[in-house]
Amino acid sequence: MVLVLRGKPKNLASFIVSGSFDKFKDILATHSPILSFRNPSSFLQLSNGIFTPKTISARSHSTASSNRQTMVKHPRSMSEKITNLDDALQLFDEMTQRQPLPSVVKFNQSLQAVAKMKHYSCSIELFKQMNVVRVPVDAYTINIVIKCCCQMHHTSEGFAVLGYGFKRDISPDVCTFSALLNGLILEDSVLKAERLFKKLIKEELCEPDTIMYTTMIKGLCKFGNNDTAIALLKLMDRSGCKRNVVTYNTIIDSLCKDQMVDDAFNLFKEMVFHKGILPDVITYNSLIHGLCNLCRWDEVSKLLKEMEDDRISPSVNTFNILVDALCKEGKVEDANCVINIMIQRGKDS
DNA sequence: GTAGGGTTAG
Repeated sequence: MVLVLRGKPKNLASFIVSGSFDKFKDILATHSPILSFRNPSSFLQLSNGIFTPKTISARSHSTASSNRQTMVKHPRSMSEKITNLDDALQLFDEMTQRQPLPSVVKFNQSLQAVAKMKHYSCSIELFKQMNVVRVPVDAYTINIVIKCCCQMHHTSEGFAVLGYGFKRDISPDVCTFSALLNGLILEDSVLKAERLFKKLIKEELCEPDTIMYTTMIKGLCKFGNNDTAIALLKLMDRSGCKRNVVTYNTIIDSLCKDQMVDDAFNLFKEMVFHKGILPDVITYNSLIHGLCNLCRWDEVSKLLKEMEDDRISPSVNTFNILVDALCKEGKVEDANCVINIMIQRGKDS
């Protein structure tokens, strides 16, 4: 991977104003084929069309909420968690009817609450409703909606939302691009993700951070490209970007799956002894799984002991890995012992 | 006063 080290990030809004918006055109043209940049006005019309809301209101999403007689108690602050979809929708409906309208932050929190419940299409509907009542959306809104599109494997629509943002002078940032990269990876378009990532760095369109690097590493590992993933890990260092346990776990797991357990252990040691990053149960599970696949039982026992010393409790995944591996080896009695330990631990906790 | 990644088992 040929990558240019990061430089001073530029203000993306200034690109648009100064005509450097051209730089983004090909990003959109590549990833959002429904838009045409030969005719900018067609782009604007299309982006309007895409985000024209359906006639349904937030309230009509749920008969349960419309039948409800009692009003939802208003959270005094949005920090009070909304964990129920009906409540979230009803609150949103009520917000749209207030005069003056609540701040965009309140609306964003509403969208986010719905997205967190994984009701992505519903969250997108609320965004359309925000447009109807003319809430001035911001970068947070855009990023939530892009994430929703991407999680639904509709990444090209995510890019269309990016275009919608440009139209309103809302600049994309590292969160926007991370969500889009993740969308491409979810759809197995890792090459597209790689191209976009390189472009972002080369043209200094945003400064990658831990999340963005980890996302790219995940994509590379997904397609067995461990070498490039490790190269990216090194680039993180050179760029002054901190790695975390998730970054390491992603590569360690990939190496273990490819039976490169010794390489995985080298990374493990680097993580713990050079970077001072503590492993977690996921790190151990990946390593144990890798060792089990190679029937390196002594080392499995050693790792389990190490976990105990580190006060990291085995998870149900740990037990599943062990039971599965022992059964495959015909060690049914041992598997039974492991199950009994698991049951006993369940009783103790 | 909000947003992006979240890795592991069967």
